[in-house]
Amino acid sequence: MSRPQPASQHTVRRHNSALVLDAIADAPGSSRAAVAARTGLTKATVSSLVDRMIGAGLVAEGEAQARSGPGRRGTALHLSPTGPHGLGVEIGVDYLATCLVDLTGRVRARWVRPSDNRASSPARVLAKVASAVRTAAKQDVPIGGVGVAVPGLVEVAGGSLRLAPNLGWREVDVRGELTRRLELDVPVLVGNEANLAALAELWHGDVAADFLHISGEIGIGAGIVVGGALFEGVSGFGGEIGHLSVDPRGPACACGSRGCLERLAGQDEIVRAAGVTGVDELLARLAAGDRTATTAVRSAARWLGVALSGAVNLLDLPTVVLGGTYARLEPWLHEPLHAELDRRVVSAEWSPVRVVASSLGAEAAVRGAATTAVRAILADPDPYVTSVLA
Amino acid sequence: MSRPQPASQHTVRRHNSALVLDAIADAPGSSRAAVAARTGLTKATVSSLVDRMIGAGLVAEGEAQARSGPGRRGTALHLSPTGPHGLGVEIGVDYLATCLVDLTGRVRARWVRPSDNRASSPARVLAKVASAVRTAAKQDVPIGGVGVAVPGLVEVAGGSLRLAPNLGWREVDVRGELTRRLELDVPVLVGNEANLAALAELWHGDVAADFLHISGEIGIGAGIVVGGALFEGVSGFGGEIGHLSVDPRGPACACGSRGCLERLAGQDEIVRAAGVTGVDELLARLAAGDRTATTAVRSAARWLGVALSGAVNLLDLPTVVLGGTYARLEPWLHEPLHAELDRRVVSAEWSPVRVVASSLGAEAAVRGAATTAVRAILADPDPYVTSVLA
DNA sequence: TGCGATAAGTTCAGGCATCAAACTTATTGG
DNA sequence: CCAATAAGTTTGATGCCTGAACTTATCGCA
Repeated sequence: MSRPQPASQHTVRRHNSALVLDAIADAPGSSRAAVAARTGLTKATVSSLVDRMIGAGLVAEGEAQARSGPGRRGTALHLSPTGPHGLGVEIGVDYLATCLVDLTGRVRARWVRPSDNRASSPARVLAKVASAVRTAAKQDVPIGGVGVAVPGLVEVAGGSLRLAPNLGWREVDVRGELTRRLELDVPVLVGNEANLAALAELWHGDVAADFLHISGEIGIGAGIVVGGALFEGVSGFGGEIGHLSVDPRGPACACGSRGCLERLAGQDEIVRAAGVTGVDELLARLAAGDRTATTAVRSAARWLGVALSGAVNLLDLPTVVLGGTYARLEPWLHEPLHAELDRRVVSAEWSPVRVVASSLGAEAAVRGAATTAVRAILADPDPYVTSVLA
Repeated sequence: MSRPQPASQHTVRRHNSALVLDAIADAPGSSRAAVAARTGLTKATVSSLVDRMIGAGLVAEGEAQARSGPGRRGTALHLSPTGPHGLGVEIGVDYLATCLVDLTGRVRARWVRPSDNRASSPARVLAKVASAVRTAAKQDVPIGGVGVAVPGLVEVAGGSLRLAPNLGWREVDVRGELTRRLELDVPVLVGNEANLAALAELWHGDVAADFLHISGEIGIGAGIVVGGALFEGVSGFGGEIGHLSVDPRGPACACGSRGCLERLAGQDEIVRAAGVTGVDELLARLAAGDRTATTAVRSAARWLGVALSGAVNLLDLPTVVLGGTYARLEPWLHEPLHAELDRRVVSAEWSPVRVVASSLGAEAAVRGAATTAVRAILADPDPYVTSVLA
């Protein structure tokens, strides 16, 4: 934990720059006067800050606004579509994905490629990642930051990957390595794949500010959002739910414990129990009404329900979002999962837990990573502005 | 959620005042120069801020410091013992308690009185509370704020009590009512009793920045501290653990669900199962090795273990603090509770959960309430300073 | 006793970001 | 064409921090 920093006039401008930018992002097309009214700053201050940000290419002026009554028309302000873009990369267990988003969070390009990252050394994978980033950065848009999603425990402040069981990685300085390998001089942010998917859901999905996002791929990850902010937990360990023991007398798990959620409701287990070779085949069988497949998914749903009810009870979360593979399986998970939650969640009687499938699908994590990179600029634009104008 | 406020020079001073005060609180006896070095502010700034705070009575100068080498000796600074005090009140189910602390958090006076608050209307109880506060405030020290601990769900920002099942209260505007009834012109802060006890443990106990504090009185409450800050959760509902369902097929609870922790491990249930009339008798029987009493406590410990392992798994908390009645029962709870945690907590294998009894005992909540009041001044001294100097 | 070195604390000019208010510019409606 | 209205700019004042010079206090050594 670092000591708090002293504040000076510069800090004030920093704070207010973020405030102004946030107002513009929230209500695109506002005039300077509207932003002033919204933020509580004076028109003079807003003008000065906006001019700086236009100079740095974060904000652009649009057409003069229409107006019904008398008076001069305001000039519309919005986040510049040619401003810095965020580049997201996801290091999956068996693929690499990238995603390019503009300041408003809109996806401008994406790219996915299979890659067995379990079989390669971290150094080799990171070289591939660097090359993927360079390829994606070849678009003629400026890159303002890179976000990296990894399936493991991340020490967020340092950008170092502590442990990724499903990759077989341990203590890899992802930020340091990538910063070194990229010739781009931009910040590299590293985050847990489940947390970034949850943030994508918060920013681009249709759920409110409090929810638990659970995604099943090779592993099971949960991202908890409370009050519109990611709950990082102790040492960035926000809601590692995969190895929650849901059946203390259940089968042994690779982690050493027994009856872990991942062991009972993970994608691998569902596929195995259904007797299929992959998720696509599983979905085909389910659609065809195959009994074995249905049973396998319903069993997973019940274990998921046990784990989720604990989290929901403890945190009083109103909503659960199913992401990743679970989003695709949602129609078959729905009923047993809901039954379990209704039975176990205390507050279910007067306000049932809402369970929704993510609308973002498999791209949630990369998109979250990319958006995190631009959000970092929006949340504290002044260093960026200063660096561009200097 | 309120929009963020614009910043101005005043905000800077506010921030830095808190920074300086924090440095003095953290290292009492520091000189202005030491504070400057520690905070990163210049000596000039520190001098100016310190002088203001001395003027307002928050900081006092001590003796000149001893020094080994050459050079002028610094004047020791510390929080003023005659500065504003925090007054805590706890509205228990069957008692009222008050506690007066100075700026450093040291207890200067306390007072407890039985009072069956279940049987009285909120208005009558709040009148008693107001009179207790007035009595406690009769000491000749200035009161800087009042903290109120209540056994129920509190909407912290508004200071309103949403629901207190064990008091039979619902939607009581505690802050508004008390502010009106007290002639003191100081802020009144209202908080959940379990959360305030957890904060007391954080500030005055001997545990680090991450833990779960669980206290058993009439109800069971948990306060979760992550990264040295209280985790408030959704709508101030931080870790309401009492009605976590630990045995879905267990006995019906007053709340409508079944097998709630409170129903299986609450003080009332332990006392009933042990066949005694109260906790004091229970302790006597336990000390005498009474079999029924021991069995009752061990059973409660196991259910507690189930509930706590869920929370600990999800939040990756390293420590559990037993407060309230559980602190007194700790010797008998210890073994079965630990067994359950070791069995259910995933990370227990490489870092076992530490379970400790609170050293603060029954006074934790009042003390937390009182300290919250002074902490509010220390965390943002400028409004107080300005009001005193004006 | 006196002097140089060292460190604490104060004073003061300078800089910077905000604010309030006056001012300029653009637009509508009569 | 002008009054009314609103957007956006200019200007001077204010407040707070900074850096550097300055004053004060103390030690060690001759």
